[in-house]
Amino acid sequence: MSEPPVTPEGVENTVLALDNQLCFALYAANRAMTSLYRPLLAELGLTYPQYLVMLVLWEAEAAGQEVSVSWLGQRLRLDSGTLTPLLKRLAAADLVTRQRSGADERVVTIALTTQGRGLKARAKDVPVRLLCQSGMAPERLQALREELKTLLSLMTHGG
Amino acid sequence: MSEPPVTPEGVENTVLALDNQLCFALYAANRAMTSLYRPLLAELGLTYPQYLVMLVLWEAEAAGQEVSVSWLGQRLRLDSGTLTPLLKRLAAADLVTRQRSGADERVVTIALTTQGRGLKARAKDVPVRLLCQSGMAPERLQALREELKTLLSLMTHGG
DNA sequence: CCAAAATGCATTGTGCGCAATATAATAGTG
DNA sequence: CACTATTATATTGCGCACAATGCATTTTGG
Repeated sequence: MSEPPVTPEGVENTVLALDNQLCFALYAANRAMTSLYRPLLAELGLTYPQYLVMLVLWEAEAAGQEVSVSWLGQRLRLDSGTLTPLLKRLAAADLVTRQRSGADERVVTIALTTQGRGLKARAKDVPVRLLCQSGMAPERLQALREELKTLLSLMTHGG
Repeated sequence: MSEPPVTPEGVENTVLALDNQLCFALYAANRAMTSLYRPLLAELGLTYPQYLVMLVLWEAEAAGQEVSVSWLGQRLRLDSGTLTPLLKRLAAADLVTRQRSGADERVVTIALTTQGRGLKARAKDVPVRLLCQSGMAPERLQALREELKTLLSLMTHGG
């Protein structure tokens, strides 16, 4: 009835080992990625989530898509509790405008200012600069991205 | 010299497209993963970062490793600004103790309480339950985890 | 032994994320 | 038209993350 010397809690210890957790790999990699972006985005006066919002706005404007808070939320999977103050800060920085829709007074329409539109040109080399820093082969990064997107859709829309 | 009609900003628009960003795939997948864990960890009275801390503590105790705040920080890549209040909450929940080291008065030693140790048994099925929910093949999840770990080490230790 | 540098942790402030709740506007029902 | 339900956003509160700063305690170099 004596316990094995190296694994006092039994063989199943590996199940809870930190290095075996996909969740921790995801958590740590995401924060490391954010840290790499931070200095580049600081040059643009943006935080990382603010940058993601700007990506959506640039893309939507190019597509002629009108953007509401809820539409942004669906795209980024964020709710109003996150987006409302973030958008207020972007508006304070004169990058976007927030305006109640005329058709539906509940809807707040987000639009780029001239300055917000202009930031796109300066942002264009950010992804490239960053992926170079990562030092992983582009096709491998792309494969990883697709695996993550698959995992995401499995986790969100029924697993 | 006229611009193509569909992409007013030029062909390079795809560089900034949200769906092409590894960083967003990482960001979204991490939050989705956290959301899956949340209800399971709520049964244990833990948040997600608290759960990661407990994983480290369970692992360290099994290995006879004494744990300081800085050691925890190295393992999880978190600093004292995050860990100090988190550990205070774990101590308030009677899962850990925080005690100044005798040998070096600067060091705070973190130890499991009986209750904190006991939580390990209840946590044991959490990773399995979760990976089942993800609905992805185990070997594929494992490969993804290893890719993320590779990316992490490239991003942190010189890319 | 003493001054300076380094170390370990705590504190403060800002900005997310997210749950819960509130508020206002619209849509649907009889 | 009143009444209810739904929708869209805002607000509040809590818990991270992280930069910056502060402070006490070693450690180091002379």
